[in-house]
Amino acid sequence: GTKRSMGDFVKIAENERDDAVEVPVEKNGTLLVSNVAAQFPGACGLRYRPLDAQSYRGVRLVDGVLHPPGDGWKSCVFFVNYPRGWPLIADLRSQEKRKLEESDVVTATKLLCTEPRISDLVVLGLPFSTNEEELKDYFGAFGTVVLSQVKNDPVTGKSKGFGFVRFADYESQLKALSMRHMIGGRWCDVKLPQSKVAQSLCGQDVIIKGSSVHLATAEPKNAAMRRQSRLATTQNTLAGLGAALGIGMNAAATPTSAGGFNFTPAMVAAMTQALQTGNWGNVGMGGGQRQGPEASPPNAYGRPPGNWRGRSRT
DNA sequence: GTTGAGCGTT
Repeated sequence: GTKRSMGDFVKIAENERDDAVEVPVEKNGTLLVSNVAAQFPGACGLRYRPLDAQSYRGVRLVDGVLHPPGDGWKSCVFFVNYPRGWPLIADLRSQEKRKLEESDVVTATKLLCTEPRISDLVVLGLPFSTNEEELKDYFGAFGTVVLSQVKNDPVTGKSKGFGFVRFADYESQLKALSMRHMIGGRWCDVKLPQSKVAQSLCGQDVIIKGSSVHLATAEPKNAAMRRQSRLATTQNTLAGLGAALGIGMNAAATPTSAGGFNFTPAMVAAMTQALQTGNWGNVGMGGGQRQGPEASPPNAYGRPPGNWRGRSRT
């Protein structure tokens, strides 16, 4: 018969109380998130409780592949991790199956891009005399600053008058984004970096309609591709969303794959515009058919107001 | 002020 090892399955449970489900392991000993998501729709990772540790420990996840801990998969039962924003995603999953439409792509894009997420913030208009310590001190009034950068001219070493900050928590970020700032006698603007809108979606494992998808930029094979990296990022993001939505319309157990889905030109246009501008106000609702009750409420997306939580829908 | 709209060597 077929030769099999003891590492063929991993015991996975929703939580400490529920029964475990055995999920198959790949031949190389890894575990695909898509296989976990087939049994636990929405799963984005695993954690476990090592014998020698008081806390949970996360399972290493690289490009949608879960790597076994040192003791192997048989050492204990693993527990499912779900992403932030899962309630909203669950809303999508509960929708009736129907033909994929432009509005689905737009909804998924909004879902990904508007999920509360800590990001570097660009600070424009800094006095040329402001250094990184002063920048950190100023924004420390809004919360813990974990990154402070002032960009300098590589030749002269002088400040270029802008920089970046990053907060430890999202609430501080919202506060800083909600106002203008007087720093060193100049009014400065704090914004989400536009240049990294599309990139911020990449390198993440996201769940759409019950399927796990890793959004990644293909490794540039030559200089020409490197110059086109921004376009490649957009196209790979589109491919990732397409795979997710396509699988969502068929069967949750289908292995995640980037192929086999075709966007309409309208979908590509909507996604591209959304990723480039970060402005959702006019995306997707112009020429497309308006959907019914599953369409998003006006306030759920777009630029979040200060008290927005992203989970307050009932 | 060599300088005031913008977007990051890591």
